Amino acid sequence: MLSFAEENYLKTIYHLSEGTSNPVSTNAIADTLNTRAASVTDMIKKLSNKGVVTYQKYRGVRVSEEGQKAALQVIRKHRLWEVFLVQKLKFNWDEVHDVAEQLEHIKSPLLIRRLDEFLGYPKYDPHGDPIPDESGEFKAKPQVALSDCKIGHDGVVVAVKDASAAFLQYVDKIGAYIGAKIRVIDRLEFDGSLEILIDNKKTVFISKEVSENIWIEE
Amino acid sequence: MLSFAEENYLKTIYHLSEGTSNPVSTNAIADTLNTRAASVTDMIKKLSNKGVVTYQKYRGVRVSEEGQKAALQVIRKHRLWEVFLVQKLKFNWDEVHDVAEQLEHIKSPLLIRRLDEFLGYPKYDPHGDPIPDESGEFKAKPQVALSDCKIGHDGVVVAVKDASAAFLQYVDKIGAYIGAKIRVIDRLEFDGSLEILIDNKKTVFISKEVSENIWIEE
DNA sequence: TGTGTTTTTTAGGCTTGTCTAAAACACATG
DNA sequence: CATGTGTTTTAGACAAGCCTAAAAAACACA
Repeated sequence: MLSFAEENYLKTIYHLSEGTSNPVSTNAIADTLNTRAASVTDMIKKLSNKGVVTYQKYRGVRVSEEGQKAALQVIRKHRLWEVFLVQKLKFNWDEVHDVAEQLEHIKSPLLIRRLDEFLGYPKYDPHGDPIPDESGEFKAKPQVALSDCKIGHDGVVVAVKDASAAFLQYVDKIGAYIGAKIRVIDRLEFDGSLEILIDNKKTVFISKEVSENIWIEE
Repeated sequence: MLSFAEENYLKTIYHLSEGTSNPVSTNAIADTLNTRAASVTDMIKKLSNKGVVTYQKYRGVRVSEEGQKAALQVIRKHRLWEVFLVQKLKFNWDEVHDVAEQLEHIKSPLLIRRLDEFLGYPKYDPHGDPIPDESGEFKAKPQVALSDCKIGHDGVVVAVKDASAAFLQYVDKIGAYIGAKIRVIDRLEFDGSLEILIDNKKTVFISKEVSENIWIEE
């Protein structure tokens, strides 16, 4: 059984591993969790003893098979609670993260099974991220960042990667929420910013950074 | 801001204070929480420094005005979550306690306000206990234990005081759940046990102890 | 009212999760 | 391939929350 803190570290290591085959560095974990490298080293030893990560001194850390399972269950709980908060309790999608961060650590398999059922077995959370099932299986929607689209390309927003309240409020304000139709009108080469048309109604300019965090279906 | 452990101690002290004007003893708290007297003394000092209890060495502890407010908010959360678990997630009432024990510590005023709204502002939890409002106000249903009823007295079950799963399953089995109609048929003087008629259908014998934990409307 | 019993507190220790400062290591670069 | 820079680990400390064992206070009752 993992503690709250252990679950948080494991989840973070899992997320930092996504998309690379490289081990995760101590500093990267410390930055993400706002702790210090020394604390991370301590915790990695504990997680390693419990078999959920593999670790070589000075060489970074990888999530083990078993650790992956555990991490996906935490992520499953987090995303199910986010669906609950938005769909049932009418939270704005920028308000859910901190609360889900707490709720994800509640220990009760029955609770999660019943919550899943109550919500109608959702496949995606309010940010468009896939919800793993009880055995850890999930399928991401095929998707591409606006920053990687050619000019003229269009599609429907399926995911928003930055979960900070400030970013989500901005996305909401320009109307680029999940389900919105977006066409890439133009790209400024010198800073990578984009001009986009939203829902065939209005065009806005977004920075390169923003365009890297809004994903449309492929 | 109180920690999980501090909230648990405070809630326990509050419950042990109900119905008496005497201070609560260290041992009583230790017994309830399955900790040792020494741990209780440590914690009482912390709570006292935070101003939520008043304390004299060797003389027991009382919940302060401010502590009462805090305790009632924890109780409010606990009971709202119980309603959610039973009404929305179809938990049996003997399954809710442990989970609610965890959920009651989630910190988010918005969450509780929205949950309350979502549930339709319930006044009582599944065990018949009143749910305090945001300012700590609540009204218990006028009620009396079966053990204090005269022979021939009848009424509807409004509360069940023992929250252990075993007891609740027993109550369920004999059909004496909340809302059931009960008439006291006879009392055996030598052990205080009762013969009762449930929902005008069947009579059962219950021990004195059981009769002290089933309450009907007055 | 003195004395034995029970309750409570103190003293000291352990684990978890955090920190700072210093030492050890890795790695890029000249 | 030596060295300097940045990263990671170790060493040692601290707070929270728990424990056991022993000392102190309260209480019960002869």
